Amino acid sequence: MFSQAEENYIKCIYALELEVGDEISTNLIASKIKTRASSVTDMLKKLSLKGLVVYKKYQGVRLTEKGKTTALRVVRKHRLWECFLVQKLGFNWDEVHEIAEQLEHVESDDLIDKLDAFLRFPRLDPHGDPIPDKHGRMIINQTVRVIDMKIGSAGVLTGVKDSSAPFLKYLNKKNLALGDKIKIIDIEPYDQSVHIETRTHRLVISNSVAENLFLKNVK
Amino acid sequence: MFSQAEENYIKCIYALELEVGDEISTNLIASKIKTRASSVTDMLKKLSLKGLVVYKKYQGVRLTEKGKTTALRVVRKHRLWECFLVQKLGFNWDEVHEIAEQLEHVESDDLIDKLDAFLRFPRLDPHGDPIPDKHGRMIINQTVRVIDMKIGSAGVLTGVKDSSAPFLKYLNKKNLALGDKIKIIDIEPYDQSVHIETRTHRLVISNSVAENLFLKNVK
DNA sequence: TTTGATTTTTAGACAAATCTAAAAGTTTAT
DNA sequence: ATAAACTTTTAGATTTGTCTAAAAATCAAA
Repeated sequence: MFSQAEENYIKCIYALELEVGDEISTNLIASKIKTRASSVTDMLKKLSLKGLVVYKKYQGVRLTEKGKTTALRVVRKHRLWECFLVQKLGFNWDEVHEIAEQLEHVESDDLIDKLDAFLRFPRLDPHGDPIPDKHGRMIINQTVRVIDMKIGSAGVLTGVKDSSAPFLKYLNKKNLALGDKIKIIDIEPYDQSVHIETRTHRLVISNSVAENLFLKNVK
Repeated sequence: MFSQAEENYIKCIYALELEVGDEISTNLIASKIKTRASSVTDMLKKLSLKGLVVYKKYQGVRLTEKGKTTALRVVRKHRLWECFLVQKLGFNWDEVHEIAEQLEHVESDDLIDKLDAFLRFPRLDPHGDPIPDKHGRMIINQTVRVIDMKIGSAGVLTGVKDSSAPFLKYLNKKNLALGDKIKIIDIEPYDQSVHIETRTHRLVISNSVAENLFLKNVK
């Protein structure tokens, strides 16, 4: 149906729309996909012709409904494969991204629905991101970033914004994992670093780390 | 390491070497891969430069050791994925080829070794073909074609030469599956069709079908 | 053994996806 | 409001893998 390159652009635009909201600029896509702005322009024209995006010269792009559906299908495949890799094959959560990037382009609706069933229809992937179902529906993440929490409040670590291997390895090293209960002890006024406490230990995380951690409130 | 196109050519040459033995001609590859002879020539030059084949103009090709190793890696991936699709996801053996053709190009040694372990190191794929291990070693199939059996002898159906969906669907319809014990009742002198008997029923199969079925002798 | 048929290779073109360099458009700052 | 800085697009080139058409090599058969 669509080439791998096309799927990667669609997925990228989808992620950027969630992140920054409005119309997405050529340069933003270029930097995310690690390519040149001119290559992006070429591709946007093609995607526009195929009805996946609305593109106006110098104005940026936006996904059409068709584009969104396509993006959700790729995201669904990516996240289901990540579940498979972690739950069934025993990979760590910081090792699966690259492989899922390849697996997500395998074309077969039957395959993906059977994989979904095999995994018992998971709702979240190993990084806490929601998995779209057959119809593109997924649960809304009722989470708060650590930097938005009040001192003294607590929550369960349910997701990360940055799923890059280095960040996940950092969390492993600091003994932080999804599902851990975390209490906000203090926020350093000088650099906004955050003192947190888990069931087993206390530690200080920098503001940039705190920005990447999502907690679900516990009563 | 190698492109999908390159891997497909290498796999194709490997299969043809097993089938016809000596040097493989341009046209043979072209017909198997459904492309033009000129495209094959172009690719053979490239594979030769990369040291995967020995190619002499107008003389055909042959895999080098490096080529064989590469072919075995792709074959290993293909057959392991077929096992996964049938054993874990519940596909029928006639539905898995196309999907495995895509999955076999996913690049990750770690992935394939973990998949191997997850499947408990299978030796044969769902069509009875041997799966190369990590080091490229596989069991030799001690099997005989049905057309080479004597009248009155019996064996267990362990493999098929033709794994195309139509042939496998034919076997399903006739209630023949790998593992079935089959006795050769008679061979029709006129058209070499074969009368066979299974535990549950008797039937007649044409010579071309008998040519595609491998039996392992039972004592 | 020469002619005719077939196979294989070459030459040149094309589509996809990328790049560099330059032109065009937009934004910012004085 | 206009120059400088930046972003985006265009134009043209490159790589990979394919194609067609024609040329070259090999094979086959009288």
